[in-house]
Parts: sequence; C-alpha cells; structure tokens
Amino acid sequence: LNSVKIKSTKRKKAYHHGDLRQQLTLAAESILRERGVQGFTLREAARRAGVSPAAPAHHFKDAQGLLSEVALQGFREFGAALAAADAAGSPDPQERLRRQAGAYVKFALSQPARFQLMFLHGKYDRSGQEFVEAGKRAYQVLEGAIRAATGTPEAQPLSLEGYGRLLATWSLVHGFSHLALAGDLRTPDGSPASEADILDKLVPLIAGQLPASSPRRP
Amino acid sequence: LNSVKIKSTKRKKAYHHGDLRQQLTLAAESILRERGVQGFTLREAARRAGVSPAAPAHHFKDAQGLLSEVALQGFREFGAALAAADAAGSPDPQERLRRQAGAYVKFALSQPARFQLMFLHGKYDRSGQEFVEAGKRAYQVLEGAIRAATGTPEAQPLSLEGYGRLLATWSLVHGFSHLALAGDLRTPDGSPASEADILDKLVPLIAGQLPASSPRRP
DNA sequence: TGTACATCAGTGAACGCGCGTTCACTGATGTAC
DNA sequence: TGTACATCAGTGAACGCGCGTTCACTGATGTAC
Repeated sequence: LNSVKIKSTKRKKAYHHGDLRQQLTLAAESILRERGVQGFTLREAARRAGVSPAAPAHHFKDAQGLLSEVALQGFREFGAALAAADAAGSPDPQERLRRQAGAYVKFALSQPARFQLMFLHGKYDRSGQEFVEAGKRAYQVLEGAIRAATGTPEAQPLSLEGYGRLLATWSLVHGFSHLALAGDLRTPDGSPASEADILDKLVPLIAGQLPASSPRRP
Repeated sequence: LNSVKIKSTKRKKAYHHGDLRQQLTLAAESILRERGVQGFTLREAARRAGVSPAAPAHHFKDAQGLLSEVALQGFREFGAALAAADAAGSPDPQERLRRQAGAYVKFALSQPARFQLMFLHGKYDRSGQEFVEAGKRAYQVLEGAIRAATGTPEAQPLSLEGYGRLLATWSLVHGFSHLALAGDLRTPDGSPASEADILDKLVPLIAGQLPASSPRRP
C-alpha cells in the first residue's frame, strides 16, 4: 500500500504492483510454513500475492526459480544465524561449536519446510553464483570454529582428523535436526518430544556429545 | 507365470494375477529407485505391474497404503542390516557401533529414495502395529550396542549420558546419510564425493568421531 | 512543460497433462451341497 | 463328481481436479525530444 506512492527510491523499481518479486517470495515462504515443501505451487503463490497466475513469469523463469530465491535467502539467514551464535559468547572453540549446534537446530525447527527445501536436491537450482557464495559462507562459520579447535591457521588445510571432526559435527547437528522435524525424537523417559523438549532437554544432551579434541579408541 | 498354476500353497492366495500385492510393492520400489519419492504415482505402479489403474484398490486402501507397505518392508530390511552388522565381528561395543554406522550409511546409499521415504513424515501411515514393531526393532539394535558400551543391563533404563550418546550416534549417522544423499559431501581435498569416496574414505573418517566413553569438556 | 512513443508488468482465458478415485461390469476362482 | 452360487480380483471408461505454462492483450510507467 505505502509502496504505491513511493517513487523509485528502492533499487528494484516499483511499477504497477510495487514489489511483486518480494511479495511472491514472502508468499512462497508462507506456503512452505503452512503446507510444507510438498504443498508449494506457483499458482498458490500468485494467489496469495493477489495476482494472476501468469504474473510470476515476469520475475521468475518458472516455479523452480521462485524456490531458488527462497532457498538462497534461507541460506543467507542460516549463515547469519550461525555466525551470530558463533560470536555470541566465550571464544572457547568447543563452546562456539555448542552454540552453533543450538542455532542450527533452532533454525531448522523455526522454519521446518524452508530448512528441508534448502537441503533438498532437485527442487531448485543450486548452481547460481549467489547461492554458491551463501552456502560457502555458512560452511565457513563451522570451519572457522573447527580451525580454532584444532589450531589450524587459515593458510593451512585442515588435517584429516580435523576434517573428520568437521564432518562429524555437521552430520550430528544435521541429523538431529532432521530427526526432530520427522518427529522421531523422544525424551529420555520415552514420550514423544515436543519442540520445547527438544530445545531445552535434548539439544544440551547432544551438545555434550559433540566430537571433541583427540578422540582415541580405548 | 509360474505362480499361475500353483495352488494356494502360499499364504497369500493366488487368484487371477498371481500375486499382485507383491508385484505392486516391487513396482513401487522400482519407481522410487528410478524417479525418487517425488516421482511415485499409484497409476505408474499399476502400469508397471501390467494392470489397470483401478486394480490396486483391491489390495491397498489408496496410494498411501502402498507406500506404507514399502516403508514397512524397508524398516524390516534396515533393522536386519543393522543387526547383521552389529553381530558381524568383534564384540567390542565401539566396534559394534562403528559397524552399525557403516551399515546405516550403506543402506541409505543403496536405496536412496526408499530410505528418504522411510524418514519422511506424512507420506505414509506410521501407526500400524507392524510398522511400530519394525521401527522398534531397528532402534533396539542401536540401543543394544549403547547398553553394552555403557554397561547398562536390560533391566535398567539408560543413564542420561547414555541416552545422549545414543541420540548423538543416531543423529551423526543419520545426518551423514542425508548429506551424502543430498550431494553435499566433499572429499578432504574439496572435490564432490562420489559414492565410493563416501564409503571408503568419509565413513571411516566419521567412524573415528562417533561419541565414545566419558566425553569430558577440556 | 508537453507530447509521442517504447517498455514492460500486469490480465484472464485457454492449453494439455496426469493424477487419484469411482463406477458398473466381467469373468475366473472357491465353496456348499 | 457335478452343479449352483457366492466371492472377489480384475477391466476400462469416466469423473473432477489443480497444476505449469502460453497467448494475445492492456494499460500504466518511463523516456526522448
């Protein structure tokens, strides 16, 4: 409404609609929230943006194009959330990793379908330069903490063990998030875990089990 | 062909078709293999079984019913594979867990879409008694090794730390499998990891990072 | 400042598609006597 | 062993549905002179 009268102060010009590209992205996100990845359709996104089914074609090549935009913005937010958690406390590397783990799970639980979309192959185009950069940035937040934990300077590649630790940490939080979203997690007493249970009880439990320094076979 | 002449020696009777229920299940699995979870349709399953689109209704309530059967059999095979790996070597608990981890990833990679279906919420009915039992059996293979690792007899519940270790182990292998299927894994030198890379190089790497006895914060 | 024109984001109707499911039916198999 | 009948796994045509995308178009916005 307010954007109708506003001239081209924004970079994206406001022609007739104002900012349809952005509105379609928001609409897509709301569909994901309410109906999941399965429930997304381009027509429904157009409907929610109050526009005819042909309109999106002027902003996105096709349905995948819109989803690619949603995934891109998701990875940007994701990377920012990880970076914020990484920086938000003690500089101890293991503490940093624990905070990242918490942020990872929290992000997944707060936007389940968007998170699932982000890690779903073939639903959108991962080859765009912006996407590659956003993905790399998120990855580097984890890598940074692993480098600190293993005392590996930027100039050096990670040791094999360091890389194993990175993979294991990533796998652990990623798998935990998926199991949480799938509803497969239970509290220690065996009852299905609510979202609060997961964040308050289970996350601390697995945070204590993140791969740590020099694991040796007994 | 051969089943046409055979009388009711099998429990499931062979009427006209012979064994359509089984054939439909096999057809569904082949669709999953070739087209993924997304690509499954009931009509295509009927087509592959050489039967009209209305025929499946005599064996499965609806499309979900067929997928539920596929998921059920998947969990049975999955549990059996984990149990086999658990028993196939040294009784050392950490060794058992490493073998289970390998089998977990191997199962996921060998039948990606079936594995994804199994852990996908809402695509099929998880409430059947047979399904619950198959799921529990697979879970108990992991729990058994964790009990051995923590010295917890069957009569006792797992300690909180033991439960954390179970969750962390499960999450780790589950997340690793998902990342592998999504194509997000890379070899230590940074190139995309092939299936052989994953099984031969990366699995041993994370197997060395599985949660082990008494992890303490440094 | 005014006018002619180009640009481009919208409309709305239409397309062909494949889906899941339903329907009345057919005909083979199984069963009771 | 034979016959009448019930059961039930199939057929194939049809249904309504919502989808992504295309099409010729309209009309507002931006631009050149």
